[in-house]
Amino acid sequence: MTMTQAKTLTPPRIPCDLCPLRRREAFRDFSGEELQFVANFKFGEHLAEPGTTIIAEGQRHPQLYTVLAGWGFRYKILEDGRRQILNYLLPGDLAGLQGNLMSEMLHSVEALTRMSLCVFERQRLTALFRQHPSLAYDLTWIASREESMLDEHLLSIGRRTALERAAYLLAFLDHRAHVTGVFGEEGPFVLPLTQQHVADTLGLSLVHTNKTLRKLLDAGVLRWLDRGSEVLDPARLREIAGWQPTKEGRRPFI
Amino acid sequence: MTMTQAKTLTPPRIPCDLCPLRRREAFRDFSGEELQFVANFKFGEHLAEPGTTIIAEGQRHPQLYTVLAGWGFRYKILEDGRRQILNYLLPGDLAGLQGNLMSEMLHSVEALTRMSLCVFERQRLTALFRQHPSLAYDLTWIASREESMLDEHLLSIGRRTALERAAYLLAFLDHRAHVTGVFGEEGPFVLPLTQQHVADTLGLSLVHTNKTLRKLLDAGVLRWLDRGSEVLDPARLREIAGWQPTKEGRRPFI
DNA sequence: CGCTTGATTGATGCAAGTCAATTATGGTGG
DNA sequence: CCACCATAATTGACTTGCATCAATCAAGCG
Repeated sequence: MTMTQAKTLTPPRIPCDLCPLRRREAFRDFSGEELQFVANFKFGEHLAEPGTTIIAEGQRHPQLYTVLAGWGFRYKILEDGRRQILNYLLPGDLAGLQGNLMSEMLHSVEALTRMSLCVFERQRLTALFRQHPSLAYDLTWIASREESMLDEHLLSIGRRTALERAAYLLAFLDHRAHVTGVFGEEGPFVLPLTQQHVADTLGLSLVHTNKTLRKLLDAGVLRWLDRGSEVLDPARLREIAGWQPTKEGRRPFI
Repeated sequence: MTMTQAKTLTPPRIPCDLCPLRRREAFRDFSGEELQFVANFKFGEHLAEPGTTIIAEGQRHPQLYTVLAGWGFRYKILEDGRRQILNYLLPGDLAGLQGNLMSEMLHSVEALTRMSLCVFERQRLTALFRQHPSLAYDLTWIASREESMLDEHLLSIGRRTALERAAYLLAFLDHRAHVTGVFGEEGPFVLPLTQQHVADTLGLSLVHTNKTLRKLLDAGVLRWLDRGSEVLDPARLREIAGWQPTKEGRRPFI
């Protein structure tokens, strides 16, 4: 359990009007005014190496992040080290909001792959609410979307069998990656997880996770690579999971 | 699994300036301006009998609720009927936000006890964001608080043992009830759940839930009544759960 | 080339599910 | 008033899903 904290805050290099997210199908664009505000809101950029901690539970954390590229995850741990992964972070996702509204962070965030993040300052958050109701609305929308993902995870962990859970997780991540356009621009069609991550997401032991994934591999719906997996048959996977993605239009980001 | 939909929308009877929540220690008060807006925002009141559905998954639902009195819960079900309770609703809590931001509700809400709710109209939500940044901020804060509760539930279901989970749930609910002042004004110090509710929250079977609760009963930390329980030793319960409430100051509500 | 990380597999034990029956309680209609 | 039912809680017997323990194997790397 390494807790490397890479300090790689750099001034903004990518100006917001050239933000790579804006061009993607998945996201709605800003109005001119909004863009101007966000550009001003932006404080810097942060590069995180795989395995490094971006936000640590228990800390005061006066920054807000938007993922520009790469994969990360949020998690909590019990005192004896048992870890539960809560959700994954993909480009366009927000991190650290909870810690900006409450006094301290109640979960940690770690990079799964090399990530780049857009950094905002807490102070300016009230200005956002005062001056740009539309962005405030987006922020609430984003928080609400996170909530519905957590609802689905809870249903999954609480009530699905191990096989269904595994199928659900991979179908879910594969869908999110496709929708946000991660696969096209950033690399191969691979979910960059180890089986330990899968286990800690599903609430299963590593060994049993391995045996469960094997069933999916043997069924030919999945391929496992060194530290990641590739979904071969999304339809079958969703069928096993008993889960269908809810289609959404272009979504906001900050 | 009854799906009675009680239609008991009545015009506002309790004016907002006499709102019982405002007087409670747990909640922060409104400014004069805010109060005026909220009073205007309020559309009516809704009375829900125990066991009735307030919001159904899959529906478009253009209303927003704040719980004034009573207990409720949010849940999702799989096609074959397996049910997962996601969280509980107490006075001051918001319901239906997700369905107002997204196109349809992704979970259901049911009354646990007799409830009274304040009803708001979706249309006015944008006005709230435009005219009252402070209330918009509160809305985001509330959404974020729900998110951290779900994080804790996920950790619990995913990584705690059955006994720890049960202890956590009861400690959590007992704490929330105390903090929001439910016990003082609205009845005895009893959590109004059946063991089926506990089971569906913890992701356990009814039988195993019963046997797990028995251990807590035998240890004397808990008392079980006909359809509810009373926490006798909160400190011991938290110790078993390995959980401590995070203390928060007065919190907002809408 | 030895070390570390991640994946894999078999053996064994326990936690939790399922099946089934019983009790207690309150409500209801004859 | 009471037989009858429905709901909630309870308990024992049996089965199974998942955890734990313990090796092994493959690949990348200093």
